[in-house]
Amino acid sequence: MGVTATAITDYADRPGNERTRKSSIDRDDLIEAALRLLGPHRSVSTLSLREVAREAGIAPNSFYRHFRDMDELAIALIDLAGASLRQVIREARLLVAEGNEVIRPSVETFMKQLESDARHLHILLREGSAGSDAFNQAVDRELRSFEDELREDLERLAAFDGLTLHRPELASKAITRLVFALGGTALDASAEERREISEQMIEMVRMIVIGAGALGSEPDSA
Amino acid sequence: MGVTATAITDYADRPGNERTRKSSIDRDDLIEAALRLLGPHRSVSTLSLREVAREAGIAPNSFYRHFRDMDELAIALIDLAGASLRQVIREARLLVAEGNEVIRPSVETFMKQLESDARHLHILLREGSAGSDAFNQAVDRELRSFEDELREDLERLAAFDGLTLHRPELASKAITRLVFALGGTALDASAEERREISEQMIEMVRMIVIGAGALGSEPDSA
DNA sequence: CATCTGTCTATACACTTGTATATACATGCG
DNA sequence: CGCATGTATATACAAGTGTATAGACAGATG
Repeated sequence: MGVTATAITDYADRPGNERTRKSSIDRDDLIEAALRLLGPHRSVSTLSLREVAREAGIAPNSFYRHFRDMDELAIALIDLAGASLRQVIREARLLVAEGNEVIRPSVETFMKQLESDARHLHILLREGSAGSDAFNQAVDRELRSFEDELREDLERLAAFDGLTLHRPELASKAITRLVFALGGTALDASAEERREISEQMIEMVRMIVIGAGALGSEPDSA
Repeated sequence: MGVTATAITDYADRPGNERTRKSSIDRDDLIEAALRLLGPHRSVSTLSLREVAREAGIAPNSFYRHFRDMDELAIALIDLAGASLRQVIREARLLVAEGNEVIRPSVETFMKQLESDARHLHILLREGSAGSDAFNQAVDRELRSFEDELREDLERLAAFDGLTLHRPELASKAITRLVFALGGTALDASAEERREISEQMIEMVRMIVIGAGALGSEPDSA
C-alpha cells in the first residue's frame, strides 16, 4: 500500500524534485485527458480508468502512479471546479462593485463561466448524488463554501441598504442550490434556452432576496 | 426490429389476452426487481440488464421480451415516480384544505413520501442529468407537470388572499427545483438531518412565495 | 394428433473493466 | 562503469457487460 502512494507524494511534495525524475506524463496530463473526455454530455462517474489512460496515451497501469483511484481523479476535478467557482465569485464582486445592479451581473457571470472554455464548473452540476461518498462530500464542500461567500455578500449588501434579511444562511443556500440545479439543465441547452434560463434565474433569485428581506423586517414569527 | 417489440405490445395491449399466454414473469416483476436493487444508495443508471434479470430470476435474454432497453425500464420507473408525485400533490391538497397552514403540510407530505415504503420518488432525484436523452426528458416531463400543478395552487391560494403573485410560473419552478435538489441530499441523510432539511425547505419556500407576492404588488418594473 | 407460435433458456462471442505480475528503460548515486 | 531505484509497459486474468443464435417447452390452432 505504502509503496506507490508514498512514491507519488514524495515525488510531488519535494519542491525541487519536480522534474529530476522526468516522467512522460503527470497528474495534470491525466486531468486534462479526463476533461477532454467529459464534454457537456458525459459525467465523471461514467469515466473508466482505462478510458482516461487511453486518452492520455499511457498504459492503464501507469494511472496508478498518479492516482490511486478514478475517485481520486474525480476529487481533483472537483477541486478544479471549486477554483472555477471562486473565479465566479471574484468576477461577480468586481462587476457588482462597479455597477448598481447586483443580481443580474452575478447570475450572468455564473452562466458565462459555465460555458467558458475553462469551464470546469459543469463537473459540479452533472452528477446528482451518484459517485463515491468522498466525491459527494467534495461536491458538498464546494457548495457550502459558495453558500458561505454568498451569505456574506447578501448580509453586507443588505446592511448597506439598511435591511435585515431573514435567515440569510438559508437564503444563500436556497439561491445556491437553485442556481446549481438550473445550471445543470442549462448544460445541454441551446444558446437561446440558456439565455432564457439565465433570465429565469435572475427573477427567482430576486424573489428569494425580496422574500428574505420582507420576512426580515417583520417581528420574528414563531 | 418489429418482431420482439410488436410481440410485447400485442401481448400487453389486447385486454382479454393478459394471461392466455401465461408468461412466468411480466414487466411489473422486472420493475419490482429493479426497485429491490435500487434502495437509497443505488441509482438507476448504474443498474445493468443482467443484474435486473438475475434479481428477477430470469435469463438475461428474457429481459428483451419485456423491454427493449434498460432505458425503457428506467423510463417506466420514472412513470412510477410520477404517480408517486401525483400522490404527494393529492395528499398535500387535502391537508391544506382542512388546516390553515399551506407550506408546512405540503413540504412535509413531500418529505414523507420520499421516505415512504412506496417511495418511488427518489428515482426522480438521484441522477442529475446522467442517463439517456429519453430518460432525462421523462424526468423533466414529471418536473414540469409538478410545476404546473404547483403554479395552479399558488395562484388559487394567492387569489383567495387577494394577492397577485409575480411570475407565478417562475415561483413554482423555483420551488420545484429547490425542493427536488434538497430532497436529493435528504436521501442518504439521517432522520434528524432530514427533519432539519424539511424545516429549511419550509423557510425557503416561504421566502419565494413572499418574494413573489411582494414583487406582484408593485407596479411592474422594467 | 400434429403443427405452429410465442416465450424462456443455455451457450457463446466479443468486448470492457480493474488490477496483479513481471519486465524493460532511464536516471540517480556509489 | 555497475547497481539500485523509480517509472512505464506488456501480458494476463477473472469478472462483468450487452446481445446473437439456437434449442426446449407450453399452449393455441389446424
